[in-house]
Amino acid sequence: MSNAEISKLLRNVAASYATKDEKKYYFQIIAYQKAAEAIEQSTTELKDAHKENALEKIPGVGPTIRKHLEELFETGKVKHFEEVMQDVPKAMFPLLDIPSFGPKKAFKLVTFFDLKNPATAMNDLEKIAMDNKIAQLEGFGEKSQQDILQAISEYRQGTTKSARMVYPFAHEIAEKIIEYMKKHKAVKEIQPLGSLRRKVSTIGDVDLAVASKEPEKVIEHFVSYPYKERVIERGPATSSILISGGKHIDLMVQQPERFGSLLQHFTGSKHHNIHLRELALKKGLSLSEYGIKHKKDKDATFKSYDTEEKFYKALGMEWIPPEIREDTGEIELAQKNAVPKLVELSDIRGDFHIHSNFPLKPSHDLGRNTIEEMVKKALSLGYSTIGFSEHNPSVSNQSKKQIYDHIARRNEEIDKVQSRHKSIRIFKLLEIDILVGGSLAIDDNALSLLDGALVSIHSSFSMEKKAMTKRVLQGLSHPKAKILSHPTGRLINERPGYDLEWDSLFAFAKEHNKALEINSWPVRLDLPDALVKEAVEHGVKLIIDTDSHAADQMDNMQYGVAVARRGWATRDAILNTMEYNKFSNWLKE
DNA sequence: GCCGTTTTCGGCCCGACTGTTTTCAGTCG
Repeated sequence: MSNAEISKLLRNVAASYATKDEKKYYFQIIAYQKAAEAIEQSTTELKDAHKENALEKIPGVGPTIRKHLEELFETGKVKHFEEVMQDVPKAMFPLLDIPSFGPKKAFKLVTFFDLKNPATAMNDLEKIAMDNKIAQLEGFGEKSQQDILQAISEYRQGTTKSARMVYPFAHEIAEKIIEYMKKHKAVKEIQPLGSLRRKVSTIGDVDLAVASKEPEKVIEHFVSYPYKERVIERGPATSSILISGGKHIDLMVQQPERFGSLLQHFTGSKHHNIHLRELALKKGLSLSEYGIKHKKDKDATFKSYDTEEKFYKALGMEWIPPEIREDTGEIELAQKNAVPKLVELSDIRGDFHIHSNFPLKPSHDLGRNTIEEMVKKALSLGYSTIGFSEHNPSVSNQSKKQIYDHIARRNEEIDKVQSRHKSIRIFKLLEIDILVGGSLAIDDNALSLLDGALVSIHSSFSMEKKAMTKRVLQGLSHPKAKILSHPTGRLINERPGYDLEWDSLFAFAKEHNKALEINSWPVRLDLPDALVKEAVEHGVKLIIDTDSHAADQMDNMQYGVAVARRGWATRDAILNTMEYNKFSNWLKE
């Protein structure tokens, strides 16, 4: 059973409790929901955690749920769950996937209309709504009947899912609007909110916050944005516009003196804020977007905060970078003033995944710019090192000699460019395919021409987990292979990536001094942040590269740095913060 | 059912929004 399936099962248990006696089971419901969420977000497969007796490491899984899960893995079912769900109509469960459907609504509809078949429940309900029968039901009306039809239709189109953009794309949209908004003098400060500010890899809507004493002028300026399609909503302090591509931009304006609390609240994450409120409650305080007030004092006014630093300080902790506000331990550290200093873009000294247009007949795509053009771009970014890592020459229709000569000629070109640019040190690398059997695509003779190699999977993605792990480890075991490039192989919104036994890979990388890449390519962002965090915890070295195929793409480094920060990486964990000598020594280790 | 810098017992996040309601229930972020 997959994590997603287990998570859904626990949600169904929670929903079943909710239909019975919500008051009585209130805290069980919350507990099951929490466990379901934690399992959904877990990077380790639960069945593996079960084998390793590590189920209780998952937050929200205590002794009782752990026992239930063990029963699930051993017998395929859980007696207690079956009892809880026994007299709950099965047809309500699929309806819970529809946005705006909770247990109460689903139960009421399924019971009243006596829907029996889970497989057809959604279609059945749609027909009932179209027959105008729902509006008659107590607690429902004409409008809610229409809303149900719309929710079902939108769910089918999967709009909520496919509408998520990759972070770099959302970031670019936001930057343009922020630049435009800053032109108005009523805008004192403007910041992204929500997942955009936390730099999550995929973003739904672009949310922005403005500090201003003149909200109406700010809103007026916002709705006049030249690239808008239409204005969706325009209130005194909030507004929403649609831009081309169907993307929503939401803006909220707040007085400067309470901007800090607003920013904090709408940056989230939800779990981070819940944890903060729980802590505050123990001190008799209540938190919201308006600030902090005393719980007991009903008439107490909110104390507002102009900066987040002051808000966090009032709660007895240091400021926390938005990227790690996910309630994965950051609050506990902030209380001890021990939040790690995360790597920054300005720490980066070089980029080592660069494709030039040098014609070495590669197995995959060539870059668009010359070696020298890429070097000049690196210099403009203030880098002191750069590594060229075109794809290996194609092996299917070229002899070993031809392959060797291609690489040798590329190296000569690098030497020429190096002689013209003394302030940067250039490494001779390649990105080499790991073949199905685990061997590298080119032979040792050709590899001897290189300072080191990035290795990666570009074929046969659907291998079984164990075999894929063996393949990758074998590829990495060659002395020249130092970096595993885009380690999961995922393309966001396109394909999930292959399966690997991550603990084995982390242990191998740590022992043999290999690095995992954080690839900054917008649809890759690979390693993903959650795995970066695990790698960092295992003491594995990482390297942030852009995989640039053109000079301007080297600006994508910021996106890889964002992923690294979300994975709690400090400067020490990132190899390309090193100066030339140290990096050169690491390559030879 | 979970969990621990006021707790191994006694707590458990906050507010907005929507639609159906004359004071609230359900859902969401």
